[in-house]
Amino acid sequence: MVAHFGGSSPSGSPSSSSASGRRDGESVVNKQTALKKGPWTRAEDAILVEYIKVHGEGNWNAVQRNTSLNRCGKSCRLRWINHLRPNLKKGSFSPQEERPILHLHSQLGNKWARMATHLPGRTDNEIKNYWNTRLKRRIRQGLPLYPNDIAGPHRPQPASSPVQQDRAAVRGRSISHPLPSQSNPTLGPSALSPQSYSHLKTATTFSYSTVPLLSPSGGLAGPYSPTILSPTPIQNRCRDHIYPEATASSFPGFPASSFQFSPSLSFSVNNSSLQLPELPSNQIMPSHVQDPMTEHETRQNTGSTIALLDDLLGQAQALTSNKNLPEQVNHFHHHPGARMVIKNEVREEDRDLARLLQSIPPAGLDGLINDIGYNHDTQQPHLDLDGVANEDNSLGLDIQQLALLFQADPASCPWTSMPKIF
DNA sequence: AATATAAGCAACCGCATGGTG
DNA sequence: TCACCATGCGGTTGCTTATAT
Repeated sequence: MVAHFGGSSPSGSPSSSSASGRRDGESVVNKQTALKKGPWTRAEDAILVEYIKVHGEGNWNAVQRNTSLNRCGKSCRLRWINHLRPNLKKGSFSPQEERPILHLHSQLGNKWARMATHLPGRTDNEIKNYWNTRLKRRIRQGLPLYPNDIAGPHRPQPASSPVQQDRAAVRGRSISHPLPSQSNPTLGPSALSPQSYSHLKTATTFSYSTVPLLSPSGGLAGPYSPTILSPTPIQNRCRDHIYPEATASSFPGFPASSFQFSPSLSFSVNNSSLQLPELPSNQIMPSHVQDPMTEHETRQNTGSTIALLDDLLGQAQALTSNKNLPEQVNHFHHHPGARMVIKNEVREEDRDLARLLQSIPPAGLDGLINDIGYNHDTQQPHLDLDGVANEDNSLGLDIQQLALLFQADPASCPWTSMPKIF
C-alpha cells in the first residue's frame, strides 16, 4: 500500500525506505523551503536524540539549523515529547490509569496537558487520543448525552438558549427553573444516535465546575451562602440526562426542588491517594447549547469557594517568586484556623486541587482545611482536613464522612448508587 | 476471503502566551 | 508599545491495524 500523508505529501512508514528515501533526497534540495512532514524514521529519531543528549531540550528550531534533520522545531519537540524522551510509558492504559483520567477530565475538561502532569509517563496526546476514542465509543453505544429538545444537527435554535438563561441568571436576573421530570417528553433522557455524532464534533467539554450556582433567591452563591442552592437549567440537564436514573428522590437530605447538583462530593480514599470523584465522562453538549464561561466568569459566578483557594495560591505565587524562599507556613486568609504549607515552587497541581475543591459546598470547607499540598513522590495532591486526615497526609474523607459534613444521610448517600458511565 | 467499520495512534495545524529586543 | 520568536496546547486529520459482517 502506498501511504499518503497530509494530502499531497507522500511519505512512507518508518520502515518504508523507498518513500522516505525519496523524500529525504527531496528535502536536501529544498531544505530552505520545504520541511519534511509525516512519520519519523529511525534515522531521524537518532539524530534528534543525539542532538538533545548534547544540547538538552529546548531551542527546537536550532535542531534543524544545526543538524541534518529537515524538520521544523515544532515537529522535533513533538517527536521528543511524545515518543523519544525517557520514562515514557507505552501501550494501552491500565485500569489504574483510566480511572484518574475520567476523574481528571470531570474536573479539568479537555486540559490534556494538565491531566498528563498527573499521569507520569503519559503524554497529553495519549490521554487525548484515549479520551476521544472512548467518547466516540460511548456515543456510538447510544448512551444519553443530552435531551431531545436540543439534539440533532438541524434543530432550530431556541430563541433564548439555556445558556443565555444561565448567563442572564448569573447576572442577577430572576429566572424560574422548573425542575424537569423524567416524564417530561421534551427533557427526558435521550439516546444519541451515531448519526448525530458528526454534529458533536464541534462540541466542547462541559464541566460541572463551570456551572453557575444559584441561591434560592436567584442571586449568586457566595462563599458563605447556604449550601442548598437552586440548580440552573444546565445543572438540571446534568442531573436528568447524564445521570438519567437519578431522580430528586435519589438525593436524600436535599429538598427536591433545590439542591446543589454536585456529585463531586463522592470522594473516597483508596491506596492512600486522593481519589477524585466519580463523575460522568461524557460531559459534552452541542456547541449551540453549551457556552462555557471564561475562567474569569466561572470564578465570579461560582464564587467563592475557589476564591479562598485562589487567594492562597496568589499568596503562594507571590511568596514563591523568590526561589530562595524557604518553605513557609501561611494562614488561610478567611480561615484563621487552617494553614497551608507553601513549597518553593508554584505548582499547577495545586491549582488543579483548588479546582477540585471548588466543587465542595463552601460551608463544607469552612474551618476544615488544615493543610494542602502536593506530594511529588506519589504524584498526588494531598489535603488535610481537621479531624479526618490520614496518617500519610492523604485526603482522609470517605463518602460517609463527607455525607455527614454536608448533612446528608450517609446510609442512603445517592452518589454511591450512581450509575457508572464507563 | 473480501469488505466495512471501529479503534488506535502519530502528526500536523492554528492559536495563545510569554519572553525579548 | 510593538513586533518577532519560541514554546506549548488543544483540535483535527488521516493512516494503520484490528475486528465484525
